[in-house]
Amino acid sequence: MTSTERSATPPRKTRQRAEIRSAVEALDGFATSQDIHDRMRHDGSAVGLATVYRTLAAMATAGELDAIRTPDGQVAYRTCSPGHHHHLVCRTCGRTEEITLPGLEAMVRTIASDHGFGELDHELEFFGICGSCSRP
Amino acid sequence: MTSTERSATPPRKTRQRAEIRSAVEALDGFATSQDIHDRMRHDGSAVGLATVYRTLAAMATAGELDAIRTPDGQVAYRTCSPGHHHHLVCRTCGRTEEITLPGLEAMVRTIASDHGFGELDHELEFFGICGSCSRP
DNA sequence: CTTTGTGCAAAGGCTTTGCATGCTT
DNA sequence: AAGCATGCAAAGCCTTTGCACAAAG
Repeated sequence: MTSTERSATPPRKTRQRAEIRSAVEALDGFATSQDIHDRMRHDGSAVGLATVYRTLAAMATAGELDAIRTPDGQVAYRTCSPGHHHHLVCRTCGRTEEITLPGLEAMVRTIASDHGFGELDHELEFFGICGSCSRP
Repeated sequence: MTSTERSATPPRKTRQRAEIRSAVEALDGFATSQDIHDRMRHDGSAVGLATVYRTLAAMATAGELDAIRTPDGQVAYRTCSPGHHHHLVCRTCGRTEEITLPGLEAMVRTIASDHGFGELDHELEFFGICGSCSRP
C-alpha cells in the first residue's frame, strides 16, 4: 500500500526533464504545472502537458520541489529548500512573501510525537491581506 | 468585485439547510461536501448533492464554517472552532486530533504585521501518519 | 405573488491514465 | 536489446452551473 520501495530506479536523463527543471528553477514564486508548461512553450521547448504534470509530481515526491495548493485548488510548485520556511500569501493580490517561524519545527515535532504521529508533513501556508491591499 | 454587500437578503430557512447544519455540527473533524452528503443520506435525509455544495460554500463565505483543502485537493469544512487550535490529520486512516500550538498565534501575528499583512487567516493543518498506521 | 432554494443532470477545469513509440541505459 | 519516459487523447474526479419546480417570506 504505502510506497516502501527499497531503491527505485534512478530517473533517466531526458531532454524534457532537464528543461522542466530549468523552467521551475527560473521561477521565483509558485507556478502550476500548466503555468510551467506555458512558460516552456513560450520559451521554445515542446514538452507534453502530461509530462510536465508527471515530472513535477515526481520531483515533488523526490523532495526536490515544494508543492502547495492554491486557495482555488490548483497545485503549485516551487524550488525551495525543503527546509523550514513557509509562505504568507495575499489573498487579494496574490503577492507572496517567505516567512520563517523559528521554533515552530521543534514545537510541532514535539506535539506530533506526543500524539504518536510521524512523517509529519507541515503544509503550512498563511493567507492574509497585504498592506497594499488593505490600505486603499 | 469583492463582496461588499451592505446587507444581503438573509438566507431563508429551509429543511435542507437545517439538516445540513446539523450534519456539519455533528462532526468533530473535517468533512468534504460529499462526506456530509453521505452522512445525511445515511441519516435518512434526502438532500441533493449540489445543494450540499452550495450550502456549505455559502456558510463558509458567511463565516459560519472554516474551509480547508486536503492534500488531495478536496475542500473540507468544519464548524468554526471558538479557540485557536489546529488539527493533526493522519493521511492514512483519516484520524484527526486537535492540537494547540502555544505561542504560535503571537508568533504569527508578529511576523505578519512585520510584513504588513492583516486579516491573517491562519489555516494551519498538519498531515502525518499516526502511530497505528506507521507501526503495523 | 415574488424571490430564493432545491434537484437533476450536464458542463467545466485540473489532473491522471492507457497505450504505442522513442530514447536512455 | 530492454525498460522507463514521453505524447496524445480520453477518462476521472470534484465542483459548479442552467433550468424548471417547489417552497419561503
